[in-house]
Amino acid sequence: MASSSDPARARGDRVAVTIKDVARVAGLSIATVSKYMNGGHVLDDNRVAIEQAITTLGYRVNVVARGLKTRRTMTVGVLIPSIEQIFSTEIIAAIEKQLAKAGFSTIVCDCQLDAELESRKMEILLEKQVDGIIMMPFSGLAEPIQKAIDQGVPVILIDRKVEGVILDTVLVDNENLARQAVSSLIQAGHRRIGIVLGPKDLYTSRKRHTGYLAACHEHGLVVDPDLIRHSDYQIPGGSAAFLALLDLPDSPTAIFTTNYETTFAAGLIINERGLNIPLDLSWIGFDSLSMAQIFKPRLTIVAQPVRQIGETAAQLILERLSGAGGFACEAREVILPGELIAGLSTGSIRTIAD
Amino acid sequence: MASSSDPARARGDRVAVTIKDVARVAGLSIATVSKYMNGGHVLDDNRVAIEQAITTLGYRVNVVARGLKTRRTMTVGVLIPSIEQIFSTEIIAAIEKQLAKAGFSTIVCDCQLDAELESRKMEILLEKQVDGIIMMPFSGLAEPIQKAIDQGVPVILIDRKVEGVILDTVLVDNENLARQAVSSLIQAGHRRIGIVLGPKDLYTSRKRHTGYLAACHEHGLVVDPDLIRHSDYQIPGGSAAFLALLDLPDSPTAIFTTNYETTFAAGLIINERGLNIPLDLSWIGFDSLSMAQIFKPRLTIVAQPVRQIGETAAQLILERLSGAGGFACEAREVILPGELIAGLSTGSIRTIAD
DNA sequence: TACGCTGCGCGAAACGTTTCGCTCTTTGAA
DNA sequence: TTCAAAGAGCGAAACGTTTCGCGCAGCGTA
Repeated sequence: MASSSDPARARGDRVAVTIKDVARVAGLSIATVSKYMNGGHVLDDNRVAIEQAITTLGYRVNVVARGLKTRRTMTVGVLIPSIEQIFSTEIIAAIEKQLAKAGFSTIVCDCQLDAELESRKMEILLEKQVDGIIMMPFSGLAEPIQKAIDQGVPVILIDRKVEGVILDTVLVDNENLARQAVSSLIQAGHRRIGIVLGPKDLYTSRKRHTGYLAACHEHGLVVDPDLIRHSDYQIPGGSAAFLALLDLPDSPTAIFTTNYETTFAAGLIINERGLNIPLDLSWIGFDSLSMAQIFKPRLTIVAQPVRQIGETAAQLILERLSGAGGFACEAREVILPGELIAGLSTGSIRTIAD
Repeated sequence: MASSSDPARARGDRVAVTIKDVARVAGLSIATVSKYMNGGHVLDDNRVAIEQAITTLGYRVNVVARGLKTRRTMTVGVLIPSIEQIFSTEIIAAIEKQLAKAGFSTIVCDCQLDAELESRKMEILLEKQVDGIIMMPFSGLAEPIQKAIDQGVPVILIDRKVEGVILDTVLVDNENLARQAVSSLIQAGHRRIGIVLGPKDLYTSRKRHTGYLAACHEHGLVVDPDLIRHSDYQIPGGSAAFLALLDLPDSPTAIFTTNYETTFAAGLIINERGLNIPLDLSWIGFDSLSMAQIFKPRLTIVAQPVRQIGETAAQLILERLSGAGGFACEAREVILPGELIAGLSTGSIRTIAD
């Protein structure tokens, strides 16, 4: 009832209950209450008095004030290209869970696939005095990252490296995964295998490209540059690249789409054209387990270890953040294995010929 | 170079450049620099001096300190059931964009489908002194929300109402959407229409239920309770409910799955059993435009206006936050229309009989 | 010439914490 | 019985801002 009749509250003003109020009600000094709040030992009588004062007043620590004083906000910033990509959200969820265990909270920023915004959001995170940053680089520029480094804020990179900075990085073994996927197609008898990649200068795309080439060389396949298509890794660009492959005079018998968006785009086109998978075309996708399951026939995909990526990144930032000299050791690089999850979207070329 | 040789920096300490430093370098008082920083007018000479000092020092305002002083953090908390649900992430993206325009940043908390955590995360948001909260309730309990209200922090609810609190709310016209979907099936000649709902006490599920009943009554259809299945709105529960409908002695000719997870579950089962849609079964799903597009045949779905939900919620909280007496007006309820997006997953019952 | 007004800058007090160093009390060993 | 050590609480300063109220010029008007 007090809450509704208090004029300050009705006016929308924050009627802040402070540690001072708790101290007064408990009949103790601020210092003692603070000590209790931070796990220090106080006399039993006082402990009871403080606890009672806290509940009756409804006291809640003001972490803004605490952060100002301690210069630690117990907050880690996460900067990603887009919050609407499932790949990112699954990683975020893992990061968040892991950090919460250690008492850190997470503040997520996405740059909406905009390099300018990537820099601005980094600025905002630093203004907010985050203790550390986990970043999935978008622009690939070192400049936004350098800001954090200059400020002495540790940064962990995930998914891709960035030229010009040396930092802890969590990567996926893209090259090997692509090699495996393409090898499986070659072993099924395919000789003309198309691949839809991303931008030429994108780290992950380059690695997947290398993996493709490695598989070809391994099996003595001559690489036809027409079969290698770069896109922007978005849906429209992915569609264009996929269509270009399909409409090749000597079109491939198998195609590997190397990220979620291009895989999705391919699925749309396949449905539209009524292509029979794997009779007309063998197809391996990337990420998006749920889409792979819903596609008919079930899609074979390369799956990245999203949960593990998040957990590892969280682990690394926590180590940097722990006072235990974590800051001193040099940059580490963790490369996580992914998985080729077999579906029914690839067939043997011999079967087709039969 | 200074950055790498500075021992404080190497030690990981934050070498904070403060407004004090800027004032000293610019040869002005702190007050003047602060005035400039906040858009106040200063003499041209001084403006130049300040700007130069800021760039040479690399000064960045400390919003923690500012927040302590102003009692406004320019931050809005967003509390959702799970960050891994596409429905939520699309809304968050819209909220974030809209709030950023007004200079607010967003801090997202998900409670991982855990009522306990919903309360804890609310506590954390309040400790962080967010200026307002946009919440998609999970537990349906008023208790966590009441905490914010007691603190005088405005709350906007999205997606569902909560008993015991009266607040601005952004809803979707679930009842009408369900009515439309079911009506379309009835008009196609279906008489036995199954529906997979969520928990009985969940607001959205109840509304969708009502819409189903309304459509039946409208067309003089007798409602068979066997055709109405409640689930937990998760994938395993959705599968069970869907299977129960399929395996009914007199199984339905059409089924309406009423959220993303149950729709996904249905898709898996349909693929597994090799059901021919819409010949064997007409099917309407919910949310998940991208899944609907990838499914064969393209799925007819009820789509919620995600972007609009986010934008409206942001709008409402901004109004509450603007000093312009926004706090005074009474709670508003916005009900947004959704859309029935036609695919190829529903057929006329007559066609089947032919 | 005098007066008041306006614009600009400044000092200092707060915001809600933590923490340092001090005092006082209690305890236990010599 | 004495004394040191340990335990507990306290006052006050500091964290980096904003903002209030004041003083000082400069200027236009009477």
